[in-house]
Amino acid sequence: MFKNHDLRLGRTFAALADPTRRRLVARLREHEGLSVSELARPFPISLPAVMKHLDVLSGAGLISRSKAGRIVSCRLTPAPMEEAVDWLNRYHHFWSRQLDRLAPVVEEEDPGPPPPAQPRSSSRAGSKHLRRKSTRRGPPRPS
Amino acid sequence: MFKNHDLRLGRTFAALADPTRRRLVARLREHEGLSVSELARPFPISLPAVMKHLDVLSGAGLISRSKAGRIVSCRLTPAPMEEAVDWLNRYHHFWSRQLDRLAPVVEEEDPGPPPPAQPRSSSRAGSKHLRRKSTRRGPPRPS
DNA sequence: GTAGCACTTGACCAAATGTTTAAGAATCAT
DNA sequence: ATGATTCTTAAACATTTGGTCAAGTGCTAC
Repeated sequence: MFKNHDLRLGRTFAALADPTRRRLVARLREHEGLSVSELARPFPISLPAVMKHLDVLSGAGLISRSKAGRIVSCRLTPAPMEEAVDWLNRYHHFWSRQLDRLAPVVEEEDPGPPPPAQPRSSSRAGSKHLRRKSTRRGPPRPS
Repeated sequence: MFKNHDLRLGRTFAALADPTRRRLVARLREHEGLSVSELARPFPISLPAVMKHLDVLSGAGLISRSKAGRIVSCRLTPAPMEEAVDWLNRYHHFWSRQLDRLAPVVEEEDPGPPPPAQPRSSSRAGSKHLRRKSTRRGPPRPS
């Protein structure tokens, strides 16, 4: 039953699709075991809103909550992220190849509607073959 | 302006949150340059529905469409996935460590305020999860 | 030109999402 | 007990999302 896996994957991506939730996760990475209200403090939204985000995150298996007295501490359970990375890595060879294709030639194009500015952003420092495993440069910025 | 990066990241995760869209991407991996209707054929939904999914995917920069005559071929542009993997890999050391913590001992039921947890211990490389990009450069204390 | 094929757009709809406010537990301190 | 603190639940609401059907736009072929 790999349908189940697909469901989990969907919930993981959906959970990480929201910026607030990503910031919650990032915050939880730096301060393990933070309580709900401490977690919520930097955010400009109400506590119930944060609560729902936490529900989504724990629904996706990305965090676990444990109650001690009246405070509830949260911690990361990043196993689902690993599955997400596994899924994404099936395309790894694909983006390597694409970079290969684009790198050597600056590509002058034919007359036609120029495709509107593909953001073509990060990561193409290298030229030919990908030194995949080294260095994402720049300080990791928890988004 | 890392706000922009965050936006792209959100769109990428959101795009991949839907099972139909994931299947579209997977299909596009195996058959590069498939036309819209060929892409849509295996799906039980209408063509306009598939169209909207393709809009979301290209809005996230995950595919590009190029029209030739009346048929439109799609191909992957998986660069955004790379950024997603980069984001997720910030948690990589985290899930390794979690395995470390769970392996030797079951949890404790300590009813006090758990001290801010400085264990920062061994990262056992026996874990199968170190597949790539094992270079975690120094302890990132970003912002 | 006329007909058909490939794709797109538009109007609409139901369900899910992200938020709020207000009110309800539980638990700790006095 | 009283009351504050911490978290949760409930109801309501606006927006977005995933889908439909119907009609429109271009290209290809006869």
